[in-house]
Amino acid sequence: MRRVQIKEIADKLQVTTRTIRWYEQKGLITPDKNEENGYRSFTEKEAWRLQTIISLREVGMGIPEIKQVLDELDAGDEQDVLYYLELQRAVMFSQWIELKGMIETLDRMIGNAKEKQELVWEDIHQLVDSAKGYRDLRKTWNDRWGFDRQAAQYDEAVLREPEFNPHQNYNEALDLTCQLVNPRVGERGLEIGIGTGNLAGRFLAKGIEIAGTDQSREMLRQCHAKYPQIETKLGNFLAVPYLDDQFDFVVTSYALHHLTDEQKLLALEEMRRVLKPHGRICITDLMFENEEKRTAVQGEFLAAGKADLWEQIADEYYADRSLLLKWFADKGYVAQAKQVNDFLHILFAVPIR
DNA sequence: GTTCTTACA
DNA sequence: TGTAAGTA
Repeated sequence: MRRVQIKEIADKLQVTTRTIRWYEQKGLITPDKNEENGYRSFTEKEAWRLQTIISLREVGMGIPEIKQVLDELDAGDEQDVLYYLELQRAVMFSQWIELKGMIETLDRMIGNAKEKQELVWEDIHQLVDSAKGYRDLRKTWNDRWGFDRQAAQYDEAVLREPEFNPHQNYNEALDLTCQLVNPRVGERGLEIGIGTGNLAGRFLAKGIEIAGTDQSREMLRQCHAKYPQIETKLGNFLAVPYLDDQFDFVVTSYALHHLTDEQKLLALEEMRRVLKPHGRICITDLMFENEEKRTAVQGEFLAAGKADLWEQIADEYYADRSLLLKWFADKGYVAQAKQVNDFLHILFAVPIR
């Protein structure tokens, strides 16, 4: 086979020789070297590998991540490579959202300066502080619960009835959610935290187009196995992997309680972002009417000697329903709330036109 | 003229 | 990753 020197391959691939040596130093490639002069020589195979590296680099993937992908590729795991591409897409989406946030902050700084005819640094510092707060909130979410591991048994687990069953009235609630949204044929919806697709499947059955995101690859796999028609993307509440103004409705079930209260509000902002101007939101989740109710229920559990069960609840972030309703009211939505059982509520919100 | 390594930005 | 130095 024909071998070429570094300059030739660099020209062909439109990169510098420095770049190629750098990739070698990082362990991405291992070209043969001439015994006497140490010159590297490249085959077609290696050219192809380099092209792959350059492509992945082009979409913003870091060197260590590219190394992982190449390892998967060497092992013949095409499927896993697809996962990395989706993961990368989710990462780039987070960055895009961050950039949007920076631009918005800048716009506020500029607006403030114009309004006051001068730079008021106190205001600017305050703006930056709040912007930084939001950014930190987005970054801090991580999956403490291991949904990738749960995915395979999720559907059975939902139906089991332990002493405390957070999934009591599960099917009933999902039916009700679908009913409240009352989608028309031709509308397009999104479920955030789609999991294994139990809610989305109900929309699908009505002939409604619905997309879904989840942070767990395994959940998405389960979902795809059950409903191949549903388009899914890796992503999460704080960086919904879709452009603005895309959906007629956004739904989510049994998911929001994995975010802190502050993050929940950010998530609502994200829902609104991907929603068309008059899009509606439906949230079905474990929550309490308000903080008094939460305290009261805690008291009942402790009095009944069920401290361990309460721990289980406290490990997640059951919402304060009044907080969510307040957000909806502040943002110009008319929201109605239905309580399904002691812990389960459905919130349905439509913007005022 | 090309490549290589090393160091620095 | 670009650039530059000093070699082979």
